[in-house]
Amino acid sequence: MHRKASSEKALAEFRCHLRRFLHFSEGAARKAGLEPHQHQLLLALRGGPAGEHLTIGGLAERLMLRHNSTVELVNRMARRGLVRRVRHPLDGRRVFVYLTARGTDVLLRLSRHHLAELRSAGPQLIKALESVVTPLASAGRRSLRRDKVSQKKK
Amino acid sequence: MHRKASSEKALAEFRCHLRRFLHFSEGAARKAGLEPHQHQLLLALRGGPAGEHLTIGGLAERLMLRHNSTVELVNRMARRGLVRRVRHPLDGRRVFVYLTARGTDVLLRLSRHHLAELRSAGPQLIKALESVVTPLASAGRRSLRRDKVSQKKK
DNA sequence: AATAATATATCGTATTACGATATAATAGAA
DNA sequence: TTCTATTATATCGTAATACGATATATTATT
Repeated sequence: MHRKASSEKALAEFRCHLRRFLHFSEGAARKAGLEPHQHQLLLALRGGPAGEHLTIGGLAERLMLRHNSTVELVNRMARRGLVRRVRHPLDGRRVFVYLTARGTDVLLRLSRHHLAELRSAGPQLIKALESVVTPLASAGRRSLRRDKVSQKKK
Repeated sequence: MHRKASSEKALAEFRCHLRRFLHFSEGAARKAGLEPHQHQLLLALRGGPAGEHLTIGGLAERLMLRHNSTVELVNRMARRGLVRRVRHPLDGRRVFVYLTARGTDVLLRLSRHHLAELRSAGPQLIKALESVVTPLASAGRRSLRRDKVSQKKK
């Protein structure tokens, strides 16, 4: 069995913190009546530069989703009055998605919770991530890097 | 419509980076033949203190999953030879979950990719998170905090 | 011994992102 | 223009999975 490299622990720790945060975030979204991706979509809509108009495709790109998934996501959200579709006046293929007042309200409430959570849990997350990114190269510790000789030496 | 607070942008930016990383991670896991949660489980198993024995319940807690979901996850993973179940010798209710050699190998390969990715994309993520946690309190900027007077002033 | 508590397992379900495909609209070529 | 290609959005069926409710097995408590 391989021995543990310190970077493995750092990675595991980081993901553990990350899972906790994401779990919090999903729970918060659900409590607000949203599914997690809906929250992300609201955030993407409001987070961009002011006056930015986002289409379905643009949203898909930001959310790392397929176009069709985004269409369905927007369907559900429009049904709930969180966003509204507006056809592009010049290019009839495109559809802009805009926040409604209700969507904005829900998002702001969620953002407040997230800010509070991150201000409290964020520092740990940062530390954990720093440990991954900037490994304290204490000599003698095993590394995960392949190009070192350290591979398979049961 | 509410005006945008700078903290909203910071939050959105952070989540955007986060989504990118998670998307990378899920893709990497899938390429390795794992579903994302399987990857997390492997990580949890190997990331803890050496000699730590994790049960189904313990794993559920770390992964922020329900017990039954974890049971099913372990089922799938045991079927694929990534982990193995070992009944607790004293308390017959508990079941330990251990990494197999194969599980370890897959995880190590994944971890290498993740380390590389994080070393490259991590700093941005850290920066974004810092902007959320430590808002540069430039005067005049709107805040999301409730207790300020800034609420609803169309 | 009887009951409660704990830990794992099973089963049905609801949800959702995706692939494949279809429709609509614009751009480009003949 | 007219025909074709490209782009953008939408639809439909499916597979996957986490969950709730419930069951089973084992240990603790009385």
